[in-house]
Amino acid sequence: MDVVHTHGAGESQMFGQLKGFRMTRDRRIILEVLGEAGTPLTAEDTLERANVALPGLALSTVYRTLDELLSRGNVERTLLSNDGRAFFELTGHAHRHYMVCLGCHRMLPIRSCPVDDSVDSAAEELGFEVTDHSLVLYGYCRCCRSGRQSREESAE
Amino acid sequence: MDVVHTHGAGESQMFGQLKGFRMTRDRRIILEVLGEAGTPLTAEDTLERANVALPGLALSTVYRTLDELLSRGNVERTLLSNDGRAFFELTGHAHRHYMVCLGCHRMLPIRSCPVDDSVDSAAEELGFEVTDHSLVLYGYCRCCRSGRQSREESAE
DNA sequence: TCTCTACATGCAAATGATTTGCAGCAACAT
DNA sequence: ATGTTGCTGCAAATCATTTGCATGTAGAGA
Repeated sequence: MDVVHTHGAGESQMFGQLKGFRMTRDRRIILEVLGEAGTPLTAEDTLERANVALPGLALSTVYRTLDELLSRGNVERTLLSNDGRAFFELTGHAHRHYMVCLGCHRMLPIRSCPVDDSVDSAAEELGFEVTDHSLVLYGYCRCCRSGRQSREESAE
Repeated sequence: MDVVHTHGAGESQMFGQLKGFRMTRDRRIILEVLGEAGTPLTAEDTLERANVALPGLALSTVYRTLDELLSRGNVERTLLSNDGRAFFELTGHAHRHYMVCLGCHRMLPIRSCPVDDSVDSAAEELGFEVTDHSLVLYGYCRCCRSGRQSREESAE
């Protein structure tokens, strides 16, 4: 048999494609946390939020779960040029592109993707087969533009 | 007095804007290495190449120099989603955009920038002031497409 | 429901990249 | 030349992430 068995119906529908993935309580909470976050989270962020419901959860478990989900394609990982940590979010949500505020470090999703086929086919002409791409805009959000330092400390 | 003094004329012209930056032999070599590399280098790469001329050079010096140059805007740092290390290159050279091969991990520069004003002004409408952006295409280069694994080990 | 086995977890130690403290050294203004 | 200030090497410290290992538990089957 190929299908995952879970108690609850909710997650098994949502993550029914996760064959061989044991839906433990830890993982359910981690998925919940990712699903409820409106923004990509670091492993540490994820732990903090999961700890509300799961005080004992270990950071290594969060990493292992995120890695697992990553390799299954259920989450995406993003690295920013000004931050050594990795950010994770559910692939379903995938805005994929962000505006990253250099003041408050918030990641604001961009819905539309300005990088389309033209780029891919230009690369293709150079013999390069594009499978994926990432675009990040750096700058300052509205909050940080007006009263630029008031937020810099509050959200760092 | 504000201007850097160096013995040689070459570097002082190129990096004359580097006030307070001491043009030591180590740094001259590091800059040379970055200038001659046709591709962004990691700190370790840089050390290896610099070691040819400077056997005793320490990795920490490379990092310190790169950080210094970074904060002065003379080099740019890029992080890739599949590699924990940072890549550096002279800003002057800045192609800024790359195609990164998932097979051989080579970074191929893209000359043109498909992300232009339209994106910035779209962001601007959302109250976001764009100061910079990064675009990376992931995929497979010509070499790796034909005989995909022959290169995977050779260049890893 | 109960048991068994594979897989998940916590903890602590190992990595890998990058940073830092410190004492000695060298570049550059004078 | 010569002192001051800023570089440098070395080793130890961080930071994010990974891994080994002993134990716990989800979920397949009895």
